[in-house]
Amino acid sequence: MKIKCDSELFKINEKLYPCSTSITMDYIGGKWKTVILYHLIDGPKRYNELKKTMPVVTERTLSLQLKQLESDGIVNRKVYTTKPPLKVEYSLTDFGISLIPLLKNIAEWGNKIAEQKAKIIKVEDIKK
Amino acid sequence: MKIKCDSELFKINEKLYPCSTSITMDYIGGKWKTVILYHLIDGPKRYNELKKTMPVVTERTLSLQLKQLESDGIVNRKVYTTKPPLKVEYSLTDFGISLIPLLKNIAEWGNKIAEQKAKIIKVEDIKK
DNA sequence: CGGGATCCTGCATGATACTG
DNA sequence: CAGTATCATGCAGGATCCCG
Repeated sequence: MKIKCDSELFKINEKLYPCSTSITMDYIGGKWKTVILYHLIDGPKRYNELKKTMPVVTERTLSLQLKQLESDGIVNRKVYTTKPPLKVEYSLTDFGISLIPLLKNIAEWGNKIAEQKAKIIKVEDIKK
Repeated sequence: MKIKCDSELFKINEKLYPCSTSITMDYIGGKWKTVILYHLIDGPKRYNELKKTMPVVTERTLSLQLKQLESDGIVNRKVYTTKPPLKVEYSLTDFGISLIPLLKNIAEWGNKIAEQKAKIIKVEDIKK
């Protein structure tokens, strides 16, 4: 496969990308998207399940990122109830599934760093 | 390999990461780092070579990103002259080289999107 | 339960000019 | 040539409160 990054730019929906890597980063970049997606690899998760496994993110941000992932066609949002308490499940679309090898790659590289340099912190120790 | 992302956090240099994916994203995230690194896969490049192949980035930003990549141990900066005109070459360190498979992965996924949806724009058409 | 509304802050990035 | 200095800005993300 030939991937060009010189003297040509990509244009998708009026946005310019200087390199195909920046297209990918636009889809999964940011502080939380890869984390969310990584958690969805195992299967569908409810909003609250995601929140619990990601104790640091705020509800607003989690909600916003999920919306973006949904509008990018990467995750699916399915509502199971019409009246409160609501049940909403998020899952990967086929398009999102195509990201799994990449997500695992990203996690593995980060994990190598973690093994060398990171200290493990328990969630309970941060809760204020 | 087992990669944990629940109920534990990683701490590296006083920074907290909720998942190993976010460690990776901290190293190569942002708008330009993957683009720079992707261009360095072929071998060392001078500052101006990088600038020419990335016509949209400003000098300031390119410079800042290179500094960060350097301080993260991902790229190497080598100065060849003491007096102007300067010659400075950037290259991947061994640590940076360990990113190459991941970078190619990222580029390939983005390239699939590009093939389906992107219009190709010539650099000349943007220059003001 | 699963968010939305509002307000706010910091940081990533840009524009422009200048320099060893 | 390879940057730095200065100033400006937009937007990602946080804090808090509210709602069907």
